[in-house]
Order: sequence, then structure tokens, then C-alpha cells
Amino acid sequence: MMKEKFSLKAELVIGIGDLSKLTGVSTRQLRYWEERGYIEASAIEKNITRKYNFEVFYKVQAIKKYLDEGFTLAKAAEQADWRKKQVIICKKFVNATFVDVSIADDKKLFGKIDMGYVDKEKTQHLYGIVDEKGSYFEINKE
DNA sequence: TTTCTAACA
DNA sequence: TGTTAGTA
Repeated sequence: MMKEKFSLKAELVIGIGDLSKLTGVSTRQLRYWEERGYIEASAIEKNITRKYNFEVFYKVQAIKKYLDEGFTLAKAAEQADWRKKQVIICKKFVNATFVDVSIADDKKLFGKIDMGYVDKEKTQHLYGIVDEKGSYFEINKE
């Protein structure tokens, strides 16, 4: 497993102006959200100016998404947190079961996900299929 | 030029 | 929330 030493996720640090332009959320809102504890600025140096990391950038986008869907700010922030936890659980599952993906159509992005075996005897091979019919499971008895 | 806080024609 | 004032 390669360690993301130079990953964008780890290195990205932006100011409030850029975060605002990138997300479409006003600087006024960003400061207010911070005041309410929905987001956090990574206090840089003598915190003359706010700096935000990738996590915050992502969360701001999520909150805005729910806000646009009609949620109140409090509910939107709550939804963003809830959604993040759901995604983390899904990632855990995928990372644990992911074996390989064979690409069937690299233009339409169809493929077959090798999800390993369902049983310890390794007689039932589970696949996740993505094709013109949609996304579904398939078990191959071996 | 950008960001900060505080306040409201 | 937007906007603006007066700074640093």
C-alpha cells in the first residue's frame, strides 16, 4: 500500500477567498459557519488569516449542497457529518473486500469488480457488475 | 489586494 | 446574509 506523501488531500491549504470562489459560499458565511462550529480553520501561525484544508473544503461543499436542497444551516451541517460517516463505513467495506476490477468498456466505464469469495472454502466468487443493464451482483460457483 | 472584525441607509 | 467601513 502506497502512502500518500504528496497527495493533494494532505497538502491542500487554501485561504478563505479561494475557498469561497471554489465552493460558491460567501466569505461572510464561511466565517459565520466557523463561529457556529460547523467548520474549522486550521489556525496557521499567529492566525492572522484563516487557512482551510481539504477536509473543510469537502465539508463546505457538502453543507452547501444540503443548503441548496432546502435544509437549514444546522440541519445541512448535521447531514454533512452524517453523510461523511456513512461514506467512511462504505470505504471501509470496499477497501476490505476490493480485489480487482476488470474493465469491459473503458469509454462507457463498464466493468466487473472482483469482490473476492463469499465463503471460506472459496467456492462462491462474488462480482459487482456495472454494465448497460445497471449495477448488480453476480456469484460464480467454482 | 486580500482578510479581519463589527455593525447596519 | 449582504455589504461596508477602516485596518493590517
